[in-house]
Amino acid sequence: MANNEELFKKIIAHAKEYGFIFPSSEIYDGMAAVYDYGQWGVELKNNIRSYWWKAMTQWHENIAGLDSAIFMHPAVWKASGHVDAFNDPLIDNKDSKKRYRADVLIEDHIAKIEDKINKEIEKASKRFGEAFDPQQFVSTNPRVLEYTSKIKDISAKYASAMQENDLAAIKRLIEDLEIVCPISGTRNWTDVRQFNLMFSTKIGSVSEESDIIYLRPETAQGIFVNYLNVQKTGRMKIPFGIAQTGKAFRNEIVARQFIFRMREFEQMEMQFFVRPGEELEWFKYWKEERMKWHLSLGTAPEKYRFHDHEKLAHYANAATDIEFEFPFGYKELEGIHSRTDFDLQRHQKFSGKKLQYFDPEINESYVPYVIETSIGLDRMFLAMFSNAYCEQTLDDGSVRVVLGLPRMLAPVKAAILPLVKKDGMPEKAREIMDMLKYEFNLIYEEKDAIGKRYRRQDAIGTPYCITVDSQTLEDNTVTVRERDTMQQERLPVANLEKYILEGIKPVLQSPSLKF
RNA sequence: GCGGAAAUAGCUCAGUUGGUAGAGCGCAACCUUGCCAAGGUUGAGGUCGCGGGUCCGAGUCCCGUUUUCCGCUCCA
Repeated sequence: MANNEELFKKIIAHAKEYGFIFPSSEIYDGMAAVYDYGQWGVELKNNIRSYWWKAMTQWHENIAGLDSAIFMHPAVWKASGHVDAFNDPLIDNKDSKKRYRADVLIEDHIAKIEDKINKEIEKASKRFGEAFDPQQFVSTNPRVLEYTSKIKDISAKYASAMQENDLAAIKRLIEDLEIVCPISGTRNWTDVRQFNLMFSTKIGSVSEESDIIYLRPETAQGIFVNYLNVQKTGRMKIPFGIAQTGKAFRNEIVARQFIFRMREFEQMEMQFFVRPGEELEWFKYWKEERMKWHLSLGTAPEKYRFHDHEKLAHYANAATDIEFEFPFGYKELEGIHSRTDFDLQRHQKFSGKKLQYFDPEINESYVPYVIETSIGLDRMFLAMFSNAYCEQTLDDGSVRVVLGLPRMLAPVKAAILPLVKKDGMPEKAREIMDMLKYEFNLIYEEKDAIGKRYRRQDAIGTPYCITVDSQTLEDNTVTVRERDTMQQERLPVANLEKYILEGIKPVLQSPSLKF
């Protein structure tokens, strides 16, 4: 683990040193959990976004794109549940100075009582043997009945307090239940306070007349509120999807691990609208489809795993994460959720507008069910970047740092290097550059020894180095040096474009991949 | 948000009992060389994270603060 921490620090240092990621507003001491993408970072990020976008919209005829605004009508967030559910009631223990989520404290307390019931059942089961009927036991045993009614009582009070947003009632409940802080063991609690994870601002320049609006905490709602616009104008038939990439904002209490959890981040989301009852099939389909996309980049399959949710959010009837092995362990990279018709039903209710789809195949109107695939662009960046970072010991014992990015994602596809800065080589190199620069992002470099220039390209992950030497001037061939193998081969200049195009294609992992 | 640690040149770091800041690498220009981080010459770059305090004098001691990392917590 200590090694991984070291590695992660090196990766972060490398990201800054080579112009991938800078702390935001660095000259003013930076801002916690906000980062800027530098000259190579923005290229890598764009390439990831573009590959995702192509895989979704260009390679699937039934998925349309969308770019909805960050600002949305405040009612959207009431309908989505974010205004209420995104509020975490927090409480501090004054002695241990630990902060807890008040609702979690209460839920844990309920869980403890449930444990007691289970223990009673276990004891009884041992005592009665095979004749034991757990259902009858639970409904007759006085001790269990007492526990059950206690849970009911707590749950009811808790639910009503949450419903009415009554923070004082939540605190009273915690005090009444004699919940103690696990650290200090005391019941010396502060008041319960609300911590809204949505950023808010005001629209309208006259503050007294202005309305509070939120910066979107997810891009999905922009898709939901537009789904009929896209369906009707695009004459889409269910099943169909809408894809969108864009910034989202969450005022996290603690944001850490470099760009893994930021306050401002970019999502790549696709909402897939299906016939009710067919959602679990499509859930399964997208689960596999999304994993194929990841594997098509050529990253080792063991770096990825599924993590199925057992505890489901209120809107979901199935959910899984695609986790990636980051330097700090397996963490969520992408979420795939079967969101049911929760969001559309809520918007239908709050807006008063019908959000139904008429399905000509079955002659029925219904509110579609939704499968969501949601991936963090910044997390994908971190996954690719950290996975690519490699300190390779060469045969002569020297070490080179090479960024083994999937070639198609590399910020720069090729460097054009005149072997020496004379004899017409720079001019020839410029000529090749002009020929290829419309197709590929290139670097021209003539300074320093050729070996040093190769290493500099390794460090930013450039897959090909094209070197112009004296032979080039004679027969119009160049040497092409590949990043990972360091092997060189000689190619006619006319073949370069085709060669590079071939080299940067995605790695197809399965013939069933529809790309 | 709480606790711990750290912050000196672009990077990695040194800096003595408190006495006005240094190295290596990198960067820029030029010379020489020419296929895997070559050599030489010259040069740019620091109010030592920021703000107070102690002191004749603070990179060094004290307090606060910001940022980063680690642990806890959080991640609908």
